Amino acid sequence: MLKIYNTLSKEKEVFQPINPEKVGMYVCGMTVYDYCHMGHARVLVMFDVITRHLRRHFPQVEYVRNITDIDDKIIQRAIENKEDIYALTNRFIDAMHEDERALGILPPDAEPRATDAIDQMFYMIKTLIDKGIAYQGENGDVYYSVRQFKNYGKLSGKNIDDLEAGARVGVESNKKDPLDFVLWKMAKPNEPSWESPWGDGRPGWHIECSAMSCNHLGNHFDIHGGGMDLAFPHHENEIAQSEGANDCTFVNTWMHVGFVNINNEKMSKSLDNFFTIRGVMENYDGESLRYFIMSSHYRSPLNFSDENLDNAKASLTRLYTATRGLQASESAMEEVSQRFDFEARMTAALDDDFNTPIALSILFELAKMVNAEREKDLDQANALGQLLKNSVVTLAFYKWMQMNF
RNA sequence: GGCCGGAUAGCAAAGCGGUUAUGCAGGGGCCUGCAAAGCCUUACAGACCAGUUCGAUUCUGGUUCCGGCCUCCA
Repeated sequence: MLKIYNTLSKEKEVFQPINPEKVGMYVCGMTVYDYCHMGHARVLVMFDVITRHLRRHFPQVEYVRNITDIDDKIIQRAIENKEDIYALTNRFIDAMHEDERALGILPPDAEPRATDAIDQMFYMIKTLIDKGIAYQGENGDVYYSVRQFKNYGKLSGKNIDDLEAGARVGVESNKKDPLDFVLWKMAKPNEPSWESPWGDGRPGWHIECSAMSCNHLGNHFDIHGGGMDLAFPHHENEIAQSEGANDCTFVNTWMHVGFVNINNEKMSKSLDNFFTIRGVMENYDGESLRYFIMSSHYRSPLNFSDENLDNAKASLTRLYTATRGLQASESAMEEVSQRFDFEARMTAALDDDFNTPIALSILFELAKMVNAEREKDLDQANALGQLLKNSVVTLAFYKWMQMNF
């Protein structure tokens, strides 16, 4: 029985898909103006683990992860680089795919780009305006009227009045309310823009995810995920947009991955304390990074340090060493698997809100057993060793898959 | 200021109202010609103060400290 912690209820819940034949999951992906850092790596790896595990339970899982390829930072970076905006975004999309492969991550089933979804955004914005939930300011920008959505704040546990009290004095005098957020932004000269019913411009950040997720997975789907920092305001705003436009529940289960920290501080671009995946991979292999990420529970903070990466590498080496030179038939492996309950325990660990540290600890128990049996009963050692190889593949330590033992 | 999290042994990291987590590092022993790998064994925990309980690291309340969100961020 798979249980998932839902940010919406703040509880672990038994996961029951809307359609048991097909699970829909949307994860907020990258804004592509720079290389991915370790924080991105954590989200990528964890949702890879999650997708693989969901596929063990359900016949079909549709995993959609978007790419934000138009926004202020992208435009700014393109100007700085004197680079065409599409050349810039394509370059970093390629780099992202390279990083993913290095971490053993399966590509999502769909990877929609914001710039390909403008029509769907128009449709949603128009619906919101028609319903009186969105309005056009005097500067031409279209805003979402937060006060029109009664459940605003339900995901992040905030309420509008508290937010209002702490809000900084609005620079945006075109908004009716400081908390209103932009759906469509008028283009400045020389900026990339699309013709729209409200004037030439480009989409706000939040609307793209509402449009793309509903477009691929329907108005109501199972799982929506991303980094913890997206819960507010991004996901809160997505809920407001989607539920405001579609008059139905948007997402059942919200999942948020914790931060990667450095010296107990969030890794982020603004603090300039980030390490890119490819930078770290100059000194460590992708599989060790994957292990490092799985060594803590996905909702806990993960502290990035050389010591911890060395630790991950050493741990992984122990698992590799244990399987060295061992192999057995499928049936022999099945026999020990059932006798020692290993697969069931692995499944149970992952079923408990994707508890990868427990899953890993089970692999070490198995490794210990394998090592002990090498001296006593070689047949048993071979069977257990084969089981360890198979179990390890469950967590997608991919070298095992490529190795010929 | 408002709203959330967290505090576990030398380091990292989980579950659990009573019984070995796990990995790395440390002590002792074994194996090997030496080493590596491995096996056995051992020490080292639960921020602080109360409360509930026969019994709390695990539940409740308070204190201290740390982090996150409230602005772009995975």
